[in-house]
Amino acid sequence: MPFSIATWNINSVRLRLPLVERFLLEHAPDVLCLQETKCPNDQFPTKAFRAIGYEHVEINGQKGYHGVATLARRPIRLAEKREFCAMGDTRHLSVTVNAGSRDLLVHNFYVPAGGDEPDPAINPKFRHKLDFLDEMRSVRADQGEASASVLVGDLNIAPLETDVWSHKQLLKVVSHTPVETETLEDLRVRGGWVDLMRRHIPPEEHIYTWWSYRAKDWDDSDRGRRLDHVWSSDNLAPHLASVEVLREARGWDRPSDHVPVIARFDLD
DNA sequence: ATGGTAGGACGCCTA
Repeated sequence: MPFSIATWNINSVRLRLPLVERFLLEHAPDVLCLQETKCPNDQFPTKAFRAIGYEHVEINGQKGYHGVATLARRPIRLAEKREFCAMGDTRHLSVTVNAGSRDLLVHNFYVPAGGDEPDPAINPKFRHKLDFLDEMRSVRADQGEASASVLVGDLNIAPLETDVWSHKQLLKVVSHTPVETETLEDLRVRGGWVDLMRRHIPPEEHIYTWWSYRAKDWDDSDRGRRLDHVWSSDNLAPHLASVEVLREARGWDRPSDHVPVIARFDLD
């Protein structure tokens, strides 16, 4: 059976509700994980999603900042809303969903951006980002009652040289510093996670999922970064059918600075 | 070398 899951940092779910609706109607993923919803739980537009077939919604939001939500066409069960670094930030939500013969555990993450200065001694936001990654080590692909796991979200790190427009020019820019890229790759591998985007698209090929708002000519200059990720446990990776990065969404009216990533599976 | 844009909530933080 086909099964698909998408991730998208939406940068305000209320402002961009029409864009999310368009995406769901055109691409119909079984599950969509949103980050940066910037929406208190009691104001989340659940009804709008139910009206277009996404009847199952779990949210972990707060006023003003952060916030994640997971929408699905089929039943999902809340597994956990985990708090990281005892900050009270809404940056994680996990659910289980049935897919073929499996129960999948789906983690939805919004990792702290980390500020501008890549020095934990003088920048508390960068310290927070590193501490958050340290806590993420306990989120393992083989953990839990589910028989397979998926981890998606805005991880705010571009780990490979081809995940940024210029490796050399971004080595000291937060999101691509060696301490971040090495930590992320280490926690991914040790946690038993497979980078599905890179399983489908070879590491020689550049992939970006984010382009700054601060460039009018984002498409021509193409100074992007791959900050959004789709990981899975080993047992799911052989069933991956495709990965699609919806670059065109960056050109939609009043866009998010991130675009959706869709992973499709063929499951038994 | 710097400043450039965007969102939430309404002076300023975060990305």
